Amino acid sequence: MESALDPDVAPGKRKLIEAALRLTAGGRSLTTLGLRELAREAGLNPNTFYRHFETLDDIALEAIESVSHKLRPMLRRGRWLTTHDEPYGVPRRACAAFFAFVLENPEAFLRALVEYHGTSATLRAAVRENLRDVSTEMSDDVVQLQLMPELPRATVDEICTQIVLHLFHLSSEYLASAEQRDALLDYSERFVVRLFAGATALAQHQHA
Amino acid sequence: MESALDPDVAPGKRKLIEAALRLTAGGRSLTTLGLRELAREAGLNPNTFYRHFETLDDIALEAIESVSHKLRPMLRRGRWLTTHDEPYGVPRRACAAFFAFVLENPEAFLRALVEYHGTSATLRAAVRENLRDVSTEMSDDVVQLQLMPELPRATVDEICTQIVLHLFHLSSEYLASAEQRDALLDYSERFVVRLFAGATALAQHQHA
DNA sequence: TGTACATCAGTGAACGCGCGTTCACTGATGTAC
DNA sequence: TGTACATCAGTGAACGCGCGTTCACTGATGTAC
Repeated sequence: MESALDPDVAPGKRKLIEAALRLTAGGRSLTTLGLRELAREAGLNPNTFYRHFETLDDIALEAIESVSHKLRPMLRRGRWLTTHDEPYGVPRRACAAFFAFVLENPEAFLRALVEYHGTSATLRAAVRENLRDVSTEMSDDVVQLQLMPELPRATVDEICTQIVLHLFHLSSEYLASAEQRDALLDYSERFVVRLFAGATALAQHQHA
Repeated sequence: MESALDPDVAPGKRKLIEAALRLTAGGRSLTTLGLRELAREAGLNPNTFYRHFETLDDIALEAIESVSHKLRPMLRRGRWLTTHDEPYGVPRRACAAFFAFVLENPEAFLRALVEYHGTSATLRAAVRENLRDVSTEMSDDVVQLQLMPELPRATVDEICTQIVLHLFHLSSEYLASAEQRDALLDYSERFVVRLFAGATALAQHQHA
C-alpha cells in the first residue's frame, strides 16, 4: 500500500515507482537514485526503465506525485477539528491529528523533508505546494468555525502557514524518538497558542 | 576567504576542504561528493586524498567544522541588539541582522540547510548544534537586556529556538529572490512579535 | 659540519566494478481486411 | 473466422566511462650521530 497508482499503468512502470519509494523511505533523496539500482530493486531489466521514463528526473516527479495523491485526501477538514468540542482544546487536537498522520505515513514525511531543501527545484516546488494546500485547508477551518473571530483572514492564513511548516519540520524528530513525542506535542501546542494569542492581543491593542 | 583553517595544515588537505566547500556552495550535499571529483576541483592527484582522510565522511565533517568555526564568532551578542535604542524596534533589527548575515555567507547557509534534514546523522547533529548555540545567545541577550521581564527564562529560550529555526528555514528563500526580501523581513518581524506578545498575554492571564 | 636515514606530502599507472546507454531481439495483444 | 501486420512491455549482451582503491615511486624536510 505504498502508493495509489492507476491500476492500468504497465506493471513495470508501477514496480519502478514503488522501488523508488522503497529506496527513499529511509530518508534518501530521490535525486541520488540510480537507474540500475531502481531496476534491481524492482526485479526488472535495467533497460525496462527506458520504456516508461526519459530521465531519472521523470521518475522522481512521478514518485512525488503518487505520494501526494495518497496524502492529500487524508488531510482534509474532518481530521483536524471536531465542531462540538470546547474551543480551547482545538490547537492541541489539531497538532495531535497532524502527528498521528505523520506516524501513519512515516516514509512519506521523511521523503518530503529531504526534498524540502533538496537540490532539485522541481521537487522542492512539489513539496511546498502540498504544504501550502494543507495550511490553506487549516485556515479555512479556523475561519469557518469562527475560532478566531477577531483576526482578519490574511493573519489566520499566515499563522496557519507557520504552524504547518513548524509541525512539518518537527515531524522527523517526532518519528525518531518515541519518548519525546509527548514533549513535542506540548511544545507544538504552546507554539500554536502563542501565535494566535499574540495576534489577538495585538489586534485588540490596535482597536484601543 | 572561504574557510578559517589552521595555516599549518598541509596545503593539499586545505585545498581538498576548500574544494569540498566550493562544490557544495550551490546547495549540493556534502554526502554526494566523490573522491576523484574533489581531487579534480582541488587540482591534485586523487591519491592525495588518502594522505589526509580515511573516508569521505571524514572530509565532510572537517568541512562542516571549518564553516562553523568561521560562523560562530560572527553571531555573537553585539550584532543582534543595540542597547540604547527604543525596545519596539528590536525584533525587526534582530531579524534584519540575521538576514544580513545570511547575505554575507550565502554558501554556508545553503550548505547548512541541505544537511539539516540530510542523510548523515553526524552532519545533521553538527548543524543543529550550531543553531542551538545561536538561539541560546539570542535568549541570553533578551534576558540580560530585560526585554521580556514578564517571561520566565524557559519560555524565552523556547521562543528564541523557534525564531532561529524559522529564520533559518526562510534563509533559502531570502537568498533566492531579492524582490521578496522586504516582505520576508516584515513576515519574520510579525512572527517574532506575535510569539512574544502571545506569551506575555498568556502570562498575564495566569496572574489574573 | 657532513653523511645516512626516517618521515611524509604528493605523483602516476593500473585494477576491478557498477554505472548509463545502445542495439537487436522476444512474445503477447490488438487491429485491418 | 482466419491471416498478416503493427504496437509495445520486457529481455539480454555489449559499449565506454568514471569511480574508489592499491602499489610502487619521487622529492623535500627533519633528525641522529
